[in-house]
Amino acid sequence: MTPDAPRRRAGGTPLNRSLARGLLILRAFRPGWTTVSNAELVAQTGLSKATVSRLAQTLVQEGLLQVDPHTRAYSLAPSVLSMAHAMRTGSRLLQVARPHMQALALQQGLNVGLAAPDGLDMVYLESLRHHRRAALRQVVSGQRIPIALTSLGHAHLASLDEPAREQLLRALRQRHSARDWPALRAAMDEACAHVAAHGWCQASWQPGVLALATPLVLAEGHYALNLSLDDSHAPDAPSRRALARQLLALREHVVRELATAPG
Amino acid sequence: MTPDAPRRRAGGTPLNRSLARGLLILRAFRPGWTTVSNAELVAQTGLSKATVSRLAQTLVQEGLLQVDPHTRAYSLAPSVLSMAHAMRTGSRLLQVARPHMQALALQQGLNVGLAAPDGLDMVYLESLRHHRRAALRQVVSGQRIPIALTSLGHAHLASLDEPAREQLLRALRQRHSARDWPALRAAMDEACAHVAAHGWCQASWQPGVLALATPLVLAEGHYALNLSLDDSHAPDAPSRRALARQLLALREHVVRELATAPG
DNA sequence: CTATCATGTTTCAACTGTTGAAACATTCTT
DNA sequence: AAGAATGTTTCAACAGTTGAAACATGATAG
Repeated sequence: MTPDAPRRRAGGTPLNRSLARGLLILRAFRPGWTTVSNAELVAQTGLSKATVSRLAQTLVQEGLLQVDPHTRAYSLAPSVLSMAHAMRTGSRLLQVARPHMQALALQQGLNVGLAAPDGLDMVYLESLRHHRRAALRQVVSGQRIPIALTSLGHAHLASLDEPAREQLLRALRQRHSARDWPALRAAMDEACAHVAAHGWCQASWQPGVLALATPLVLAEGHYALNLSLDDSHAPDAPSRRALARQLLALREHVVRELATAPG
Repeated sequence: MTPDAPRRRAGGTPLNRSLARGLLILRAFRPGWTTVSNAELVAQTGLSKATVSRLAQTLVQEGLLQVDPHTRAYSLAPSVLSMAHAMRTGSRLLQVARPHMQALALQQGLNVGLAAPDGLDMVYLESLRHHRRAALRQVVSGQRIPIALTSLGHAHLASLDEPAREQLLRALRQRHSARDWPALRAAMDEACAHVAAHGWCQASWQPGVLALATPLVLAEGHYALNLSLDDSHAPDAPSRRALARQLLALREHVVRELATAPG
């Protein structure tokens, strides 16, 4: 709505504009782009040419971006991997949840995932596959999937209170085509109702793959757990309910263990 | 040396102070720390209490940090995983190098790694292990290892020109204890000479593990490739030279493939 | 090979955002 | 309940940051 979006200071909360803008530039690097030029950064961020140039240079100096002196194209530097490693290593939730997820994945022969919201997407913290070989090939940690389309996203929506959910829905609305929106909205509403009633929801984003998800709300933030499998393995409602019980049990184990040893 | 370190503007290069400080805060989150308090951030960054508080709040608003409202402790948010994923996905070097590294690891039954410098450490971009099972358990991508102690670090040192190397050595010197320094310095000098003469060097950081490394210098930055194995497998000089040949061949393959399809 | 265009960097002055000290809340101790 | 410790907010002064325009630099075309 506002033509010059950058400066927003909702509720009197302090916000450092320069820092926010620098991060805006960092976030312009998305999967699919190998390198990004200054002009492309300008287009994506809406900042002025000069500002982008200076902030990007700062990011290079600080080791978060690389620049090919010949092409003058920027790319994310290895340093960001280091941060992600620190996050993974330091996350108590991951430490606690991983073994339980692992056990369920192997025991039941399905995929178990943990994700958190980031903008209009969910970001996988971890996804443990039952295929031993396929698991390691692709690292899914950090992968983004759309909130509007996935069970993880729907579960997250259901975990928000009314105003927050409305706000997120508005944002999602103008992301997706108006044509698809009614169906998407209906699916999300149904999922929220289902979570309210039973604690979990289901969706089938990728054809042939059934996914169940449940919200996991902690003090430090919102998360969601999911469980996915070839939908030929759970064709009827009763078997799906059985899977859902496993998922809810998983969540309980994680929540309980987090509570017992909070340090 | 300088008492108030934050503002440095070497060579007239523009630098955004606020952004640099925000990143300083981000970098204060290192493996081993699960959560960090405002006071700890102050201690580590040397910034004022008020500044840290404001910048950290900005980082929370932008989704890079989380804060537990009860503990008031900050932690890295899942969003950083997303950045790392984008980096891994977008890195042309990784795309090109990974299959070659993979092949060598499996064929020769050893570990093959790719790393880049970041401060006084090398950061692993990828490390492919020949143990199929062990590989997947721990994700090494993003792990930091000290430049002064490892073959990867030594190889990187050797790839720098005189002034840059001297500068890095000075920084390393005041990181490590004065007692160890002479031995470290000797090892590094020897490694640099060995790289100059033969293109590779060796070190044995972890006892019982022999590692060979070679620098890999590209337009966008410096890297190093390594190869490690139980040192009982290559006890004598000739077999080590044979391994080194494999390592140098790997580098050549990568460099060549990068050159052929630069887009 | 020069002229034109496109892209990125630097200059400059105006200005606004940012900064640290100190006062204020808030929570945990004793 | 008083005190200590930690984090947030206020405030005015300052300095860093900003966009427009001029300046490099390299690509493209003629």
